Amino acid sequence: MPRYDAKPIEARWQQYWETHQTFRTEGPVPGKEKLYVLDMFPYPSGSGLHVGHPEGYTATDIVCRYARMKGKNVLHPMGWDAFGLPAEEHAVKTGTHPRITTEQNIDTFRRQLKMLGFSYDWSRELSTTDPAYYRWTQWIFLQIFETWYDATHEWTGPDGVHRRGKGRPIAELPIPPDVAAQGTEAIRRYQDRHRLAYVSEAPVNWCPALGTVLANEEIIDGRSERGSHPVVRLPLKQWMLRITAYADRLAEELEDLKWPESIKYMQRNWIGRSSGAEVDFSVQVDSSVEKQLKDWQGKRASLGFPAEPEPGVIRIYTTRPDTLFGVTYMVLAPEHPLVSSITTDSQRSQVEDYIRRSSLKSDLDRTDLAKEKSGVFTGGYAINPVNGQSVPIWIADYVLISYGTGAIMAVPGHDERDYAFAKAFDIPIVQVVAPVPGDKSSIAADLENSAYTELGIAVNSGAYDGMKTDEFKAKITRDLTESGLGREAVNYRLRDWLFSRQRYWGEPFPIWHELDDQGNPTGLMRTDAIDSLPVLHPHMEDFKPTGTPEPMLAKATPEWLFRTDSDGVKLKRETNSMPQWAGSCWYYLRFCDNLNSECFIDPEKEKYWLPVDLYIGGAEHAVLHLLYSRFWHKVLFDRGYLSHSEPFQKLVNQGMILGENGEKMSKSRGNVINPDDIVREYGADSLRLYEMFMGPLEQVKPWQSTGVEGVYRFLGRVWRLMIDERAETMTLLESVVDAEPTTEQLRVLHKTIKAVTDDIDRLAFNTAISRMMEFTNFMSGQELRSRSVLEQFIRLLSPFAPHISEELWHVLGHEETLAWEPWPQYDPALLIEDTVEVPVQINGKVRSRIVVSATCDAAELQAAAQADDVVQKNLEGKSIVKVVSVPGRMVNFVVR
RNA sequence: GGCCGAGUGGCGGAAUAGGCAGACGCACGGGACUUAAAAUCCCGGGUUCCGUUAAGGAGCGUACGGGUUCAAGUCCCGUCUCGGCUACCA
Repeated sequence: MPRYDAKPIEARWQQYWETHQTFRTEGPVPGKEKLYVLDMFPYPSGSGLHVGHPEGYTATDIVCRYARMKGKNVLHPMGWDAFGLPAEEHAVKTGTHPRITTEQNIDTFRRQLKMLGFSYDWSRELSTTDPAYYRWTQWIFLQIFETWYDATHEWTGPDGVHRRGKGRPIAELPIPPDVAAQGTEAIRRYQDRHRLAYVSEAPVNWCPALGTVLANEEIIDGRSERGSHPVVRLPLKQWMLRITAYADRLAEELEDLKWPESIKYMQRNWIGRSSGAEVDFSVQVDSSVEKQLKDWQGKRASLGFPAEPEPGVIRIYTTRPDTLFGVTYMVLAPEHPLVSSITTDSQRSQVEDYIRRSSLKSDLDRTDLAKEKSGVFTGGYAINPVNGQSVPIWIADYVLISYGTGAIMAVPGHDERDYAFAKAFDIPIVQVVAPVPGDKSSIAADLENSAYTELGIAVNSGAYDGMKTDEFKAKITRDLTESGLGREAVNYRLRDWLFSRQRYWGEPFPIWHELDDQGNPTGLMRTDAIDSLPVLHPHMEDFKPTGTPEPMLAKATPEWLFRTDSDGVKLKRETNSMPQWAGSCWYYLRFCDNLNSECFIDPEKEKYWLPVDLYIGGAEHAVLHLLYSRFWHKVLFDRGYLSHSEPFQKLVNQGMILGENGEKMSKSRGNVINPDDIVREYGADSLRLYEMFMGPLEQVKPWQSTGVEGVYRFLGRVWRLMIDERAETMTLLESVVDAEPTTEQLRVLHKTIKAVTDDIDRLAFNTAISRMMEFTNFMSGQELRSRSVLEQFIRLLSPFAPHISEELWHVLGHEETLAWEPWPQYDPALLIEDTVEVPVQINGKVRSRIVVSATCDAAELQAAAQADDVVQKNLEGKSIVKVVSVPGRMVNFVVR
């Protein structure tokens, strides 16, 4: 078989790696530098691998094989993110248990990945659906449950960084005396309100088609991210994780990570920190506005700003307290608790009607109405605390109950949304900010046509007139704080993470609810004992959704659902399950120590392997997986289980591979490329090489079938560089000799070593392959090929095309794998050429080229250029104004 | 609407520090080998014009219009197009 035939070669070497355990990684090796390179592990879908998977996987595999040859201790694992809806939907259709489907799919994925020759340490393989794995997912949940966030705690972590704010054990939560006085039950409820995992009853996104509630992050344009089904809002008791407690740290600690700026930017936006002030407005009770305001102000001056506003007071949040004098109305979210008490009898029916309509609206409807503002006047008025003006109170669904305080002061002169609303309902517009006089860059205020949202100086603002926006903000915030009417405040766009789902195929919660004598939940909870984990799924035959927000697990047998604790208290199991994100939040930790049954990760292994040095995956996980993981990581860090505060040092997003027609690959477009077909026809090495040769890793690029043939031909040329195709058996060509290489051969080799090494370091695999093609083209033209030169080249090729490289290495006379051979070093002295060709320009245009010694200086170069015939002809009759001579680069004569 | 990224031959792309634009590959054309084909090997190529169809030469070329510079795909200003993200967060 002397012709290059990928199939038997690839099968043979995959077998060799497996039987020799070539890529098995040993734990911490003191003194040996580690490299942890991670792929975003796949969801093993029924349709198998698509060509997008091997893109990132090949890139990491090249980095790993290269790093091993450079002597690093490399951790390169693979596993399965295998909980999730498709397996359960399949169970609904066919009755097959999701575990069976999942295992079949994993087998397919594993077979396909092994077929591509990736150097994973398969002994570290894990699946999120394995009870030995999700035992620890449940354990981590309990750690989060047993943690509260102390925002004022100052401390220095094991990383030596001083921080303010820490997740601490719930037992350390200070209990206020009045709560303590009410006894243990009150204390337990108080603690429950402060845990990082808590139950809340709030409007949530219920997706009837998927039979589950969804997190905000899983909703796009009012529809489910998966399947694009409609979503409605329902008030339901749900588990929430207090990610907002970590909002500041999640935003700030992005800074030093080597991530794409766009991803950092998206995370910061998602967190959406804004700072401003909370201000209280008293609702007007009768016509004696002045007296009411004075009394209330007097009370506030002595008592200060209360934690919760007293009845009849509306608390608002604003980023522009400097526009307080421009308030002409206020808006409450339709769900705001004060709405019904403020509404006058004459407005009540209209208000109630509006509330009903907006509660039925899905988020999609609300978005559609973005262009046209809707709202209803409540009939009530509030008193502006800074100028005593009476302002009407409206309700409108452009104010969200879930952000800030659910109420705003409306300043139509200086806020676009308020402006649109005021125009629609004929509400007065007052200007309180003017452009800075004499500042040419500032835009003129034109309140006839639009709101003026720029910064400027204050007008119509009483004693504050003439102040710059920034000073004004600081000053009035101070003044409001002193008079007990307001305070500085920070808000986040980020909401707490809705953590429960109603599906079967997810991790059960290790939580029990206490029941009273009638069998009703008391609201108090107990946890499963750590040593009793994991909580396994109940056996079920019927996977049809309940059709209601009642979770699937509620259909389990009573044996699973109920028990009586040792103190006689009856308990019912939590029947929600965890979202798919749970398992993927910490899998990178488990890879370091996947068989440990004592703890989720051995601290020594964590210290050695973490953080992940290189993490490659799709950009679609910019704000979901990557934010959730960082959050869990920080909680575990605060609780002392981890020694690094960030999980992923360097992140790279591979670009999507499009179909041959330049469109996104999809079954419906009929442009899907199946990796199995490519491997069958050309082999895994060609697929790997082509995916890397297509273009820069991070770029979106279309598939070209003929391109695969191109790299396949290249491998054929490499093969023929040393193998005699006409021989019956594997025989080296006679031109492969043990002789000394020529200086030119040496120079080309060492240039190639340098280029390929540098290119791998910056993940520029496409140009690395180009350089190896150039080497091959050159060597093909050489009659005698030095064995040592070829051997060094094969090492360069091996991370990209490992199978053919092993085979050629073997034919060159080596018994062992080349996976551990040292990476070639280049000799800078050999890179230097004796002569160089240098272009000569006249007035910036290339007129000639001269060949000079590589070491000649600027003056010698100029002299050589001037001696050139063509140059002389061009210089004839002209006067030289200037000469630019850059040694080794070019000469330019500026003439007139 | 806002923010980010990108526009280079017929196609994918290269040019790391402002210094020969188009490396490498695909597709295409020509040739060699062959009875023939496949495979392989060699050669060619941005574009317009001048030159007898040749050798050779001149001009124009990195989305478009300006600018800086001896020199711009690369830096600056403006415009257009495409892609991604985001969209009532007060």
